[in-house]
Amino acid sequence: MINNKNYTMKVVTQRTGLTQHTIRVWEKRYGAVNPERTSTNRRLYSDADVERLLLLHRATAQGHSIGRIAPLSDEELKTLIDEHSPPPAVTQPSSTSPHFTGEDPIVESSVQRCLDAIAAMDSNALTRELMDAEIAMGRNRLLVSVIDPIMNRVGEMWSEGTLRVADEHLATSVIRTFLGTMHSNNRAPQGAPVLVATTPAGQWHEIGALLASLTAQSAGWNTLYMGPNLPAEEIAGAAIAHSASAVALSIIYPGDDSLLSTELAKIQRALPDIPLLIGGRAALHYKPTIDEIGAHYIGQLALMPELLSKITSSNFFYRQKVDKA
Amino acid sequence: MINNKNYTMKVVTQRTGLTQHTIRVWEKRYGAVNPERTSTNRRLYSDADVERLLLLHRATAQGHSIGRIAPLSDEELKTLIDEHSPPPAVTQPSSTSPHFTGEDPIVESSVQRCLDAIAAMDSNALTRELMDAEIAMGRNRLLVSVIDPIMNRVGEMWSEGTLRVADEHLATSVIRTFLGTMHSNNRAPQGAPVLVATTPAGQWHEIGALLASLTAQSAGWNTLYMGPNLPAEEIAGAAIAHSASAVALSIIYPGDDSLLSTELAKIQRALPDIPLLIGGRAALHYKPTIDEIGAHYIGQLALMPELLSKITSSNFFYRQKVDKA
DNA sequence: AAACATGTGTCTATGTTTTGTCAACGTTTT
DNA sequence: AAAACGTTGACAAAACATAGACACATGTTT
Repeated sequence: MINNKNYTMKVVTQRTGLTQHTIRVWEKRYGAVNPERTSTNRRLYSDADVERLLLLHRATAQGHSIGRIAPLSDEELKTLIDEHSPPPAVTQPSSTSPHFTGEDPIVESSVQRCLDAIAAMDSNALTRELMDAEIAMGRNRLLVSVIDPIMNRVGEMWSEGTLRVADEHLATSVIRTFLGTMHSNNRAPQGAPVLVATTPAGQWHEIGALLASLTAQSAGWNTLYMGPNLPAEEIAGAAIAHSASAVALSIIYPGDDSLLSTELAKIQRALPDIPLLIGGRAALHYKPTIDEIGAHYIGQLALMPELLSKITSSNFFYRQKVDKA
Repeated sequence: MINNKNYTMKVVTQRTGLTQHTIRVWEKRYGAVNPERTSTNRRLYSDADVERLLLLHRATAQGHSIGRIAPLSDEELKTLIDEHSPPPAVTQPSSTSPHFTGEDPIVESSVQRCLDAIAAMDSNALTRELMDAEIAMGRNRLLVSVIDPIMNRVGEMWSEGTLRVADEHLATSVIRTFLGTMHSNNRAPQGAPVLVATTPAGQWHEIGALLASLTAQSAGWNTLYMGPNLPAEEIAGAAIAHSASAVALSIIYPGDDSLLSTELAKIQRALPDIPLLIGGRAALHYKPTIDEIGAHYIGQLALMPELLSKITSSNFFYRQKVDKA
């Protein structure tokens, strides 16, 4: 921890999710942090400063007033945050472009720490890491650049045999909970287009469908996540009952091909006018079927927002706020 | 280390479920609490204040009038709440008086509202209802008297055909998320006995295992929830790796009998010294196997704490704090 | 039955404090 | 020159406080 790197203002805003203004005013009014200065008066934040600002951000997001908690020590802040039982408040949507994936060191290290936590089977650490990441980089990037890659990596390691099955299960469970919590903060703008997200019969892995649902949510959609393993009739029924503008399905297991293909066809037949989005690790196996029934194949999560906005603009159901998000 | 934390109004409303207005009026009219004030007249609540307001909320939710109970001490409030509803029924359960646990009107109405939310496919309402119930009646009763019955009822209605499959899925998903969130606040006393909770291969329904894990947690155990559908070797491996004192399995589907029976036997063989607790709607189908391998059958969740305490007292692994909880 | 009293949660009106954001303007970095 | 950073002062929205009124359900008295 002797790493006393010095971060500039910009980096700190990215990592904490706070604005420049807020950071400065917290310093001025409450002495929240005391960054070094360069000879030309620029602020230089240490790792400890960044850590502290993150803690403060999380605590304020939980309802504590900055004036009261600013004098507390880091330790006190941590216990304060841990006591909080309701789900974490949603941070602002990340303003940065969603396509800027991969090379970001913050993302890299976050992914790595998550994988470490998984290998250590430390579910608390994994949860904490995810919460940190949410605040540090915002919801969209968390989904696209952290959780999606982690799940892929875990899948790979599982098939390589690098990871125990038990580890994979633990990780899946923790992430499932985390995504579910994010999902339940569904502040639905009424009149928004509706997406039904689920997994067809025989497919039990929920993460992909949850990711799709959350992605749609932050694109301004109103979503209905139905859990995994839903028969075709039920999917169609739910879509009709809620007058969905699209249905998203995740396929992870390349299981009994014929069965799943018929399920997909059945869904399409019951919902001839509703776009069907199909993604997930094993979706490629069914590409012929997908093309045949005229569904949309989603190769990676990052491509989904674009497709969603196409749907909303072609169908004139809804035409506001989508750009804002 | 005296806890001298100060909570602002907003935080207190979040933690107690009361509105600002109610809290103030209780203070003014009945002197329910006496918070400190800042120099600028803002209220500052201590942990004790929050605790007290929670007790008052629970008691009023049970029908007691605030004017009468406001002067009582915290201890008196606790006994008041407890006598209204003997927590986990430690006595003979179902056969004798099946209606004595069920007739609590608060519980009844809470369960009913949840079922209504499920029927309306309103996942937000369901989440809200569960959070309210947690505040109103506390964790244990929420698990035993609300969630467990709801899942049973949903199961019944599903097999009756009263409930659509989609409804059942939605409800399961929301409850899964809710339980997962409760679970992740795992403040583990180090040195506590460890329970591994999961579901054997082929069994995909998680709720039962989560309930078991949470029940063990509030009995002072340290738990490891592994997600569903775990092969016998993995269960055994995890139990050994974390030196578990017990393993809990939930069985919902009366699926392929022979397969599950061999899985159970395999687990027992790999863990000859570790008690195996088996519950869930379909566990009864496997009673012969359970008896044969010397596992413990858990007919209903309320019976689990007793069994857990037997385990901790016979194995001398651990002998503290269990009584406290 | 009607009128009254009481207990309780909620709401409105109005004033104060807290807090995030912004504009204006100068300096440093790119 | 454009972008990023700094300071200061001002502002608007949110949060909080008080006081009083109201709605609605009790139970009691006329």
